[in-house]
Amino acid sequence: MWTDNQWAEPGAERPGGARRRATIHDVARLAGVSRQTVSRAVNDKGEIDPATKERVLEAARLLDYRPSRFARGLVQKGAVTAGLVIPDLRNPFFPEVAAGVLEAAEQRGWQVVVWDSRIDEARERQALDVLSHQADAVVGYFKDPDDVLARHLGGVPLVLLERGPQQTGFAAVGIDAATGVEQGMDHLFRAGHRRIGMLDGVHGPGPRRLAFLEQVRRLGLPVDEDWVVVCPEHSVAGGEAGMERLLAARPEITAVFGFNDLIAVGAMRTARRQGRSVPDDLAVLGFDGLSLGELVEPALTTLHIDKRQLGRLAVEQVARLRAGEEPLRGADAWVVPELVVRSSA
Amino acid sequence: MWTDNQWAEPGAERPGGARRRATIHDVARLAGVSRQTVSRAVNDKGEIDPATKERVLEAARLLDYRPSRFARGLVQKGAVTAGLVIPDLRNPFFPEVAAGVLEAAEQRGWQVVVWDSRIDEARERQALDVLSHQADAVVGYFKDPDDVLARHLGGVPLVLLERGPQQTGFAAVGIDAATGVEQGMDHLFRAGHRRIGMLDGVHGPGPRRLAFLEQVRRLGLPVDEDWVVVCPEHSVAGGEAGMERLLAARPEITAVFGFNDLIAVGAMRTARRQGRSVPDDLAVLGFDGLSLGELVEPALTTLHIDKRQLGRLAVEQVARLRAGEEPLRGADAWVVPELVVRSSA
DNA sequence: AACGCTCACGTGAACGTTCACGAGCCCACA
DNA sequence: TGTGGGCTCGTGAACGTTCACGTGAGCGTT
Repeated sequence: MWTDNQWAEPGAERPGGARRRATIHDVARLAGVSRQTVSRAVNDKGEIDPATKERVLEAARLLDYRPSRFARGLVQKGAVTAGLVIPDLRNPFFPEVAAGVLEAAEQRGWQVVVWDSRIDEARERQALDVLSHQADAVVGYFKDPDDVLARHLGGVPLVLLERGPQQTGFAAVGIDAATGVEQGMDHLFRAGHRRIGMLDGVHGPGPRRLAFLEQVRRLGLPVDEDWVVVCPEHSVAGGEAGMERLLAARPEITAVFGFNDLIAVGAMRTARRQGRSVPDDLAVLGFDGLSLGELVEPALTTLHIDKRQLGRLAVEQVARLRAGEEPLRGADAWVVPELVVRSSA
Repeated sequence: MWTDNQWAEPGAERPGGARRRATIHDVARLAGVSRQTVSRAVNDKGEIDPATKERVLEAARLLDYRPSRFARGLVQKGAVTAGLVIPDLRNPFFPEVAAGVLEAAEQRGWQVVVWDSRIDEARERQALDVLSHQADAVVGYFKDPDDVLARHLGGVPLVLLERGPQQTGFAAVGIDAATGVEQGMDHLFRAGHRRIGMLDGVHGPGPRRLAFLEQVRRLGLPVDEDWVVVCPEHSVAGGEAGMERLLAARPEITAVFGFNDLIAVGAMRTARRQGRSVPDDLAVLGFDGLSLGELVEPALTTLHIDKRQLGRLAVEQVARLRAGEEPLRGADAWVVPELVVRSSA
């Protein structure tokens, strides 16, 4: 026997003005049936007379009844919620990755809680704190080292985006920067470029910078610290600023390799503003393959990444983790960039 | 007394290979304490001896214990999850709106489950079906009429994005298209344009088209059916295709108003491909204010919308609905576009 | 020695739903 | 007239946690 409603009438005003959420009991009582019958009506199951069903639904409507997703989830397992942590939704790269994650999740019947950490490590941790309580797994971009992540994770499976296996013990999916950069540098080299600069992203020397330096060495190009400039942010404005510094330090360069397409576009703008024509005076090579690269002038030559695939792979990793299988390691968890030659290089 | 574990050892392999998720009971037993003590250890509460806490945590680690978010949510209310349904994450407009939603939700301590309906009404309904079971409120873009939505909603509060009050009885936030289009058309008119075409979006005559026709009438411009062309999709490619048809039908136009920035950019590309220079032979006006408009050549003149604000407003509407207050109606729920004059018009 | 206080921990209940089972009813059929 | 079977509906239990208490040990104070 359920305890009697402490309010005079079902759905009556509380003293504070707020209502106590109606439960299945309240509906059952108002409709004069049992909980189970209410459940049947609400969930559209069989074994119920159409007339009673209508009566129950009317009662539910009257009380503004909505089933508790918690009570439901407690008894019928299977609902999976993944967390997705993205550094910056305004960078067109990440919505594409997110689209891949959402697509793959939808196919599996999972839901995805999305967090935009806005390039703030504290917010990354905060996201982890919340998601570790509310999600069954987390995938995302994180800058913290493994031990910090583990502390905020409380045992929830994690899949890291764009972290090499040597950088983390967690499951990860990433980009084969080395192969991509090699293609790009070969292209520049074959076009006759020998003095090539790089506009790097903000976090310390990552795979792209290392691959760049590796290629510079392989091709026997001049190499010095100030051929690589770190841009203040991963945006067009960041690329413009970085390019100004790079051209000031190394005016003799004939080509520049951008950390991503936004930075590369910024580089082109600065170059042209300073009177250098692209690609004749200066070739610009991007990395990402954003669709915006087709729209700028000249169209951006870039290393195209299948960003949706990256997202889908991440979900596959989550699935493996959940199944207790070994996550994909190495090449299977990498997306290989593809050189797309347009006009800028 | 809790029922005894049916498996030989806690955390032992199941016949099928899957493990039964360890519960707080299992941990309690292994650590030789009560549930409550486990709860205290796991949740970092006081009233526990550091030594026992460590022992409990070790047991939890051993069993790979993670608290059930359902059981937790059932007993401690307060966790709010909102659903966000977006038509197309690849259109840069929507990630911006989403960013606003996420930001506002984060401030309130809510989580957001995101769905990409990929411009498919069936998927919209599917999203509603799921979210009505799993979310406390839904905000998003939906094409279905009120009654269809209500059927898939099961009483969950809904906030519609970009639907005028005359189009729906649900709470909504939108864009003041009329004011925006008026600004834009005034700008074109003052620049001397008298033959102005429009590239509309795919769904039937919406506020933007109606406002365009209204302005055409107000300014006494020639008006005919084929001055408005419907683009096959809301993308650059869609704009290119639409512009081809528009120029074929009405080669005499001197300006074109695009449904959004992507379509406007497509229009520019087709115009230039056909030998018309922008803005001299043909002025192009966009709508949205995507940052990509600054990057194309010539830079796009557009009606800029504060997309984040749109998202924030939507969350505010949800909050009102949940509090039982009246949602914002009229001007307070509208975002007013602002004319940003660049080079294309 | 009696009292009170703090600390560390345990116990029953409650949260709101679904599941497995069972009961009653009505009708058809032998 | 009994029997079987489909409908329709109800009952106890279970899901895994936290909350509000309760308890007992240890210790200091009067």
